[in-house]
Amino acid sequence: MAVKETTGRVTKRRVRTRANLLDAAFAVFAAKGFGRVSIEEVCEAAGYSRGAFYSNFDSLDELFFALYQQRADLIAEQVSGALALDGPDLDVPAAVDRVTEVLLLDRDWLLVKTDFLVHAARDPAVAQSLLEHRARLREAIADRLSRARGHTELPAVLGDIDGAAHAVVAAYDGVTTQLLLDRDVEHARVWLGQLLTALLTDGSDTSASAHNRT
Amino acid sequence: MAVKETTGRVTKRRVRTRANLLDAAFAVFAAKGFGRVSIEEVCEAAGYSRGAFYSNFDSLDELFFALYQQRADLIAEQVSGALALDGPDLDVPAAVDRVTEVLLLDRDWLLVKTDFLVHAARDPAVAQSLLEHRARLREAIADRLSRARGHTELPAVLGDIDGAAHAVVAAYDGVTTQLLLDRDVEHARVWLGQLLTALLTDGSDTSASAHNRT
DNA sequence: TGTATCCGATACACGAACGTATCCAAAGGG
DNA sequence: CCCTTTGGATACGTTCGTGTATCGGATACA
Repeated sequence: MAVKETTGRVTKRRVRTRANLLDAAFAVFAAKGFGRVSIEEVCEAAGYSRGAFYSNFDSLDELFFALYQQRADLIAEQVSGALALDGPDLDVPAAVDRVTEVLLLDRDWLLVKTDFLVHAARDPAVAQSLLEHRARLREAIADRLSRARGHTELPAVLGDIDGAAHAVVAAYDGVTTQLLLDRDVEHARVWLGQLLTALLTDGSDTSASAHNRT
Repeated sequence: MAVKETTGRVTKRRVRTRANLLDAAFAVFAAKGFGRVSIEEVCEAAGYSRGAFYSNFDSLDELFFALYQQRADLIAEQVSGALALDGPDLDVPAAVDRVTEVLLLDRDWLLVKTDFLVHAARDPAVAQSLLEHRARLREAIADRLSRARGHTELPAVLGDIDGAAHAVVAAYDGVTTQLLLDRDVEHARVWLGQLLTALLTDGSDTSASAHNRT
């Protein structure tokens, strides 16, 4: 087993190497894709032998899962932070800017994230955990949106606030896909801004995203 | 070389086995993911030996590329067909229904398509060809949208018609992502309808998608 | 500081997949 | 119908990654 189940002494060395392995794995996965990476490659990148790996994980899948959770939690935290930054009233375009900053910044993360999506799509258990992560994100968004009432009225087509949050995530996913291909971060950011304002406003508020252009 | 460059005699047997290999590869890729599939598995699934493979392709990558192009062209054709079905005037929700029917129907295709996306994201040459395919799709959509003027006014936030086509593709990608995880085709279809009408109408035309709600 | 425990390195045996070289059968042209 | 050409099968040798078993140095705790 990879981790002592009885939790008998968690050595400092252990957490260090585990973290190193995870960091190295992130780099290698981003560069070559999960499907094309061997255990040995990860170990070599981290500067360990395969013995270290098997002492910390049972399989590449397990490592990948741990890696995703680590990073996803980090991202979720950052997004929540970015959303909570301003006061109780929501400035939609400002919040959008800050969030896109966090979400579209790191191409490596987008690559790994998409790898994980493809992985989860074929494994219901993994998919479950990904769905939960996405649900957490949506909650944070819905939470924020609910405090924006009065400023901008949501279009009725999307249904309730939760529907709007769903739409935000979908827009994000859609822009991500294009970004993975054309690698144009600036364009993606601007465009995601446009999409979100198009979705979150009723169309009369065209000035909302003005400063997003170019 | 996999295919005779001088095009000296294209045997019937050749095209047959090539097609069989492609079909088998599609099934295997969908089931296990491109990264986890070996040449031998494809051959076994197709009922051939590895010799047949190397006689037709140079590498798994080449086969994957050929496979994607084959299927993508087929899909593009179907979408164009679905869009051209009604008269010169566009009935947005009806067209949306028909297109989603084509686009969201086959989970296997979504899996392979996403695998290919992940693959292309790391190979600029492959990415180029995927971008071109997407551009072709967008053109077909923009073409259709341009004939709908007068019926529904597009929201200004998206910019021109091409921007709207971009948005449609993004929405499709976004919904696809969620669908890969929750496997709820019905919900995806309905929701894609909502998203598209939210994007393509200015928000006052809430009845447009009424028949889309379960 | 001694010592029991833990962690990671090394060595090994094994299997899987690869790519090639060679051979036989099937197809197509005359 | 024969004979050339082509396509696919078989049988190698080789490389690469895996998982395990064992060993020695590091680490924590008294």
